[in-house]
Amino acid sequence: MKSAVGPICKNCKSRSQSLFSFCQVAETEQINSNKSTQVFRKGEYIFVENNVPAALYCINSGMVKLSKSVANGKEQIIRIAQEGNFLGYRSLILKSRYPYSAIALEECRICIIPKADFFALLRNNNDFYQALMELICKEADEAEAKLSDIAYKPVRSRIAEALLLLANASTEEDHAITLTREDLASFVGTVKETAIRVISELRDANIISIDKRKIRILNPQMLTYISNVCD
Amino acid sequence: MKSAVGPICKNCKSRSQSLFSFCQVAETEQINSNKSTQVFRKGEYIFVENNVPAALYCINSGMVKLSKSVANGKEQIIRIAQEGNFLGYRSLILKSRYPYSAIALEECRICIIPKADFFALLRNNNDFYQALMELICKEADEAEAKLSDIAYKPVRSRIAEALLLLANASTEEDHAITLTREDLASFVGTVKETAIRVISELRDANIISIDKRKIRILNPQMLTYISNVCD
DNA sequence: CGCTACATTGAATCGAGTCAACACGCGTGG
DNA sequence: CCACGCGTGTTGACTCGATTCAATGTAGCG
Repeated sequence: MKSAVGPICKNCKSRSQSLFSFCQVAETEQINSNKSTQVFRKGEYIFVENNVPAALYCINSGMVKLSKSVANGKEQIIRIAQEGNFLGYRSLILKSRYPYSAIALEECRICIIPKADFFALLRNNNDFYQALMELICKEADEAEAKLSDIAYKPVRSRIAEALLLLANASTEEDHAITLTREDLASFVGTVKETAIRVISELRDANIISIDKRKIRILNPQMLTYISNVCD
Repeated sequence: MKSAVGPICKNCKSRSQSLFSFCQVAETEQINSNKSTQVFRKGEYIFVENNVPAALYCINSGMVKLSKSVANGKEQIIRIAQEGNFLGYRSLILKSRYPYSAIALEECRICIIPKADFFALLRNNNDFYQALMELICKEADEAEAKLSDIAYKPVRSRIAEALLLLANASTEEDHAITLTREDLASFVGTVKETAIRVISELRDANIISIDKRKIRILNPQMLTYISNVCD
């Protein structure tokens, strides 16, 4: 990772997609003056599981995986975050350690906002507070939904669901998915080999295409169907 | 379910354990004057998945399971709530439908607080707001932790973990666990038969005892150990 | 007393993980 | 410019944990 000249919050292209859209210009100036910006290369850690948080992270560009390390050197990817998303606020609020690591999936530009500024914003801007509350509620809902998915849906369905989700969130042309097979597997709670087998099946059935490792969705209806089939 | 004379919030024995501990007496009076209280018998629904919430629920006594119905008429128990716990606040905040049902596991006395009073409290009491925010953060963390547990730990470990958790939260003498095998299975994401097999093994190994269906923990250290073994 | 809900056990089956071998493509350094 | 190595992707064979199906036992309650 290395320091970089950052964007100006006020004019940041991801501001409108982030919680900062609830901030006044004066507030963004305040945030802007204290933040720093760093570039992380693919694979670099933005923060590490079990560490004590000291700042709020805001993704200016790039994709980040949030993952817990579990038994046998495996990992569980909890969520994938992108441009405009915040990272680490829950641990700041709880004054607890990070429950997962944040790792760059590609070159990422990240703004680092001192926690004092984050707390000041929470204190002074009720709209921001409220929006953050709603965001966290959604995260809780999503985690619980994913919970029952993993518990009851077969891998095939979970992969189908993940592909739809990832394609939707993709910033590539054609909504291509660029995750490695390993990351895709960790995202749905399986192993690389199993993920590959399912992907190959879907390719053979012309539901997706694979070009230079990139996955593209050809038949979203069919994927939706598969994502709901639980035998 | 039937209406009942409710407790007085101000003097409620569960107030100190609930978020209402962040309320002023005047606020509890306000809440108290508009709430109603109902008794639900074992198996009765307090609210139903996908319905639109109209109120906040506060458990005065009894255990409640929060569960999603999944494929093949199975269910996934997300959480078990008890005396002093609130239900349904996330859906109120998000103005969304309930992502799961709340079902009484035993006779429950539940106070029903109009959503207007809940929102008023949120608006006027920052300590309450903050405490609720922290609670929701914890729920999100727990859901994510459970997620990776289900994805990577074998059933045996998950049952061991659940038994420790449930015994700890138990209000029975001796911290006995009274859940049915089926509910225990749904809680850890497996089926009744598998849960029974694991429980029988643990009994044979003298790690737990079973008396009239009630489970008691004999060797918590061993259970803790088992809960962390992932082969 | 008998019904009904819950608990238990066995046998068969299957989805998914593990292990192992191999293919592909990209970048570096000789 | 090519060879080598490493990260990633792919495929097959085997194994095993867990689900399913089926039968039977047990306890509580009207």
